[in-house]
Amino acid sequence: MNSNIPRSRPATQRKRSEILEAAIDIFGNKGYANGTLADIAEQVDITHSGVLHHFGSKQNLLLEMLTYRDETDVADLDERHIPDGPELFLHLVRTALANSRRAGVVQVYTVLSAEAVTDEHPARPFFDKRYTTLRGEVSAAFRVLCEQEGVTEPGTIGSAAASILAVMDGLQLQWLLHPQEIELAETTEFAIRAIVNSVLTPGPELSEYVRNHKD
Amino acid sequence: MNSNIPRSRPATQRKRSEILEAAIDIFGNKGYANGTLADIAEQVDITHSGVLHHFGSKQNLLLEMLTYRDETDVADLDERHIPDGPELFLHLVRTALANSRRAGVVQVYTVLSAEAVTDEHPARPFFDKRYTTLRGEVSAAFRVLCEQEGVTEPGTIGSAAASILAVMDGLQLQWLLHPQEIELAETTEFAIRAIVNSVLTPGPELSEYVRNHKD
DNA sequence: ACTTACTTGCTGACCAGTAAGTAAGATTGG
DNA sequence: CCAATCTTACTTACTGGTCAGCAAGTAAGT
Repeated sequence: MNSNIPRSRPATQRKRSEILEAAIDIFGNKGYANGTLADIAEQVDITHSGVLHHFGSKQNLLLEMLTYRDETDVADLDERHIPDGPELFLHLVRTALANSRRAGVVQVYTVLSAEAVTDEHPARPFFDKRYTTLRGEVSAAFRVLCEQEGVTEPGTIGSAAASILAVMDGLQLQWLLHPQEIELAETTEFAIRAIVNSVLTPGPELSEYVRNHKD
Repeated sequence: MNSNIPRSRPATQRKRSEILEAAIDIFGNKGYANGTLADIAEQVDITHSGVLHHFGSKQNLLLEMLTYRDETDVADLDERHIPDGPELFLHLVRTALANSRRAGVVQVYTVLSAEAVTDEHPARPFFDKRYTTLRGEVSAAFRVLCEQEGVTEPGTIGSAAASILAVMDGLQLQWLLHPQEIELAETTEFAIRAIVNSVLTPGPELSEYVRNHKD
């Protein structure tokens, strides 16, 4: 998507990647609205105009950076795409573990996904699609799991899928604020396990515990 | 905390509130970095200098706005403070329901809490303290619940408390992006229920389900 | 009641700083 | 050579904040 232009010199691709990495750093540490092209340019020893030469506009740089991150993420993954079925849940826990070693990337997604809900934010379509896709994948994993465990699909699958993505995001936020108090992978595992088990075996309602209070 | 100065005219307090409400709207819709004093001033029909007259600086306006929101929130609450013990969990679900009727407030917290993790953001101490306090309160509720149910306190209470706050935040984000696809209160209830039950009755580990795959 | 003295709430002009983007030229690798 | 890369110099547009000043209100003295 990002290169129909004949990119003659090989050094150019390298420079573009450098700029994109710098953009991850800057947008992660300062946000999109507050991070500047000059900040990014400085990290790769060119001027802000040099950055504009490669990406045309700040907005376009942001968009290319987001897809770049996703692409290199998938490339890193143990060959090909995301596992489905119950292994997806373990994959998500492993992702959390990997994320706890790269605060920068976590911060970009955390900051930008929230910034994206603001008026006509350029990253909004990206996160829109991202969450829709992810919820679909997690829901599919739940359906496979339910069949495997001989459980007729409960109506809670949609909620569970959204909840799993939600805890992951929310824990990342708290972890960024208090890295020493939150153990990202461990807590993520706890939460996903709780939600998965709750789909298969709902357990008592919350109000039950309040009634018990009166015993 | 905000007024040791003799605020002589009563109209002044009203104007300050107006400005704070406008700040909620603007910072919610554009973020702190991107929202301007002029934006806020326009909503209350004064100039940006007028806003500075009342609050001194943009940063101070942000801080006063955050505490203002908390104060009026507590004031709305059915007399006095937050319930403890197992009722807290139901209170959190009711909060989610209330939030689903006021997207503006949800958006301020979502946008600003994420923006706060960036370099030396003025709202960072606020959210720092906020999460620490909330995790403490939820943990306390879990301890009460465990005693009530005759369960020896498991080591998962800390994770569970963080996870509950995390789902709530994460679901709000998804709800802001897709209001018609996410049912905020219902999904929050599902997730909290899952986590609470998991503290009392852990259930199988995630890896169990993968082993079953090979049967 | 009325002057005097002072405060409060605000405006309008302005400033220094900073942002993205543009235009035109220098440089250089292939 | 010549197109791709990048710089220099600039424009345009804002932004938060300062400042002087003013109208309206408050308080006190007389």
